[in-house]
Amino acid sequence: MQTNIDSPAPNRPVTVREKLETAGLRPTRQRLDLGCLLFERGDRHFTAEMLHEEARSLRYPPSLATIYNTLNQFAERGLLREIAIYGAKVWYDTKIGPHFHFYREDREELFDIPEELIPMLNIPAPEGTRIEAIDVVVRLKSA
Amino acid sequence: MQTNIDSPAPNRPVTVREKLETAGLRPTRQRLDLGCLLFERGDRHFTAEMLHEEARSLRYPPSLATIYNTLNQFAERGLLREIAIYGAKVWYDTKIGPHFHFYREDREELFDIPEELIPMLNIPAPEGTRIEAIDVVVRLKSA
DNA sequence: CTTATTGCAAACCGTTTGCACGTTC
DNA sequence: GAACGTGCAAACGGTTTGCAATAAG
Repeated sequence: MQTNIDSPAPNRPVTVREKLETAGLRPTRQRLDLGCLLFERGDRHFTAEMLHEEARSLRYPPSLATIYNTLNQFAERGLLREIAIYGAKVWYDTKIGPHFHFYREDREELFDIPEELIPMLNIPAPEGTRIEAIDVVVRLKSA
Repeated sequence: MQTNIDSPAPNRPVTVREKLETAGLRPTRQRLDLGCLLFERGDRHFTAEMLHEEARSLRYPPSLATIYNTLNQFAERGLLREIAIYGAKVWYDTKIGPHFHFYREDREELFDIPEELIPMLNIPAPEGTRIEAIDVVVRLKSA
């Protein structure tokens, strides 16, 4: 049984369906399925390909093109955050607030840097600009 | 006249030829030419394509493949720093010490964040790892 | 029924590579 | 002349897109 059937929602902020609605995206099967994979299991870091792989377990796995399209739409509407990593592949993060990342190059793993470790960056934007985002990636190698 | 003929070097640390030597790279015409473009005019931020474009003004413009190969070699040997930017293209910076960057998305411009603005990040590496590099890109939009 | 979404395959774009030729040591 | 570097064109890998078929409102 698939889990994209909305529960009566006790106090939890949003069901996947509601998230889509709020974002102005039609609740199609593919988007509900992917949304369930992404948002119902805490913070996740992944690439399009990883999600595609994972989606193979679904009854109707969306095509890779749809995965890409969906991820782009989710990111555009603020449901996901994109992370540019050294060496092409784009990563996505279900945690959308401002925070920084570790990237283990040897294992190709991306994970959050705990808030406590982050001295707040307070960089003023140059004249005529505003800060869109701050991307911080601390690249790690095995010691 | 091309400028890759080494001057008697008064007190300046290194000529392009010396840089190549130190890095263990043979001083071929292409590497000398590109090195002159890159290192004889202060700090520079650029992509492979920009350099290729600029190299068209040389008497013997290296091919795009050679530009890529050369940039990779320079980066490997620490003569250049690579910078991963949102949206594929790799940038290079002739300033190799640790420092952070602004990226103006509307103009596709990359430039340094002045040292004074940077509260030193002091993030401890997780067990079993060491920090290879810290990539900070503050993305800007026009205000 | 109108408009949005999907899947497929082909296109795309930045980058890398295989290989024959030229250059450096 | 042995090892390395270069240029070209073809391959590559991740991502996007055109289009005909399908599903949502």
